[in-house]
Amino acid sequence: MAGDRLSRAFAALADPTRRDLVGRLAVADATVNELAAPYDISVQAVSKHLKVLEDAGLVTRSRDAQRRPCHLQADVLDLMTAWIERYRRETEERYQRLDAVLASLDSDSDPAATEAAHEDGAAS
Amino acid sequence: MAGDRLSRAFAALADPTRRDLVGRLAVADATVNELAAPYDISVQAVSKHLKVLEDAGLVTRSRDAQRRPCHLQADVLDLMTAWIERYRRETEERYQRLDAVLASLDSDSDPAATEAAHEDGAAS
DNA sequence: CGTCTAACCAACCAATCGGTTGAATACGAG
DNA sequence: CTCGTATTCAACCGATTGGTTGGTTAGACG
Repeated sequence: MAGDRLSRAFAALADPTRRDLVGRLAVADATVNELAAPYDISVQAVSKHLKVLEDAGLVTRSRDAQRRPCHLQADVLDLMTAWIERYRRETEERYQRLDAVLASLDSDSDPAATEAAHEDGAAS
Repeated sequence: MAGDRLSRAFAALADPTRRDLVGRLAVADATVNELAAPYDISVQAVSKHLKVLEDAGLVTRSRDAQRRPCHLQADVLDLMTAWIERYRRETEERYQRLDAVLASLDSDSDPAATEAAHEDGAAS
């Protein structure tokens, strides 16, 4: 239980080889040997990478004789963007609030607006 | 030079503590001690986490006397979503292409459409 | 000056990671 | 049954990680 789903997903994509694998699987499903061909690391290493991606829920595997075709699973990607976008949006909103305060301070011909901004800050 | 910008960013967010730090920094800037308070790990450990986030470009630090307030930098988050969304979109498009083929096969009253789909696949 | 606080650097430790090699499993073909 | 192919398992290695503790720098304050 070292990490939750999100931790495993981010950790999985932290490796360039694994990101490349995801990029190629986005185009088409493929077997381990096919995926391993372009890299100059052993097939076992690629198999390990795929296991990491599988444990992260990014990849599923089916059975076709002795082949194990890999298939990209997109929903975890959605989970990741959801997490990231939430906080990106929050910082953005914080910027806009700051801009509003600065604008009201700049043209301090309207002391009521400035005071409202202060109240807003204190309320949080 | 173990990893590029993207690798460092994903690796940084692979840790739950670091994700929590990002979540809190999205709300407001904070100093190391303020950030460390809620966790039951040492301040040094939190400082290390912040250094990881800083190396990943997710956090910048300014100077205020002996304080080092941390500030969330949103552009790397954009870079990550850009990467993720690219491949999520690609898989989605692949699904739609497959659906189109299946639909044309189902009602095979239109052999031209089926053949077009085959040509599309061979063209890649 | 000395002292307190905020933060960092350095050394260390157990655990994990990315890679290797070698052996084992699973399956199709002859 | 035997052979070849595809894949995984197991053990090992060097590097990194997340955490600790102890000492050090930087700056505010008496």
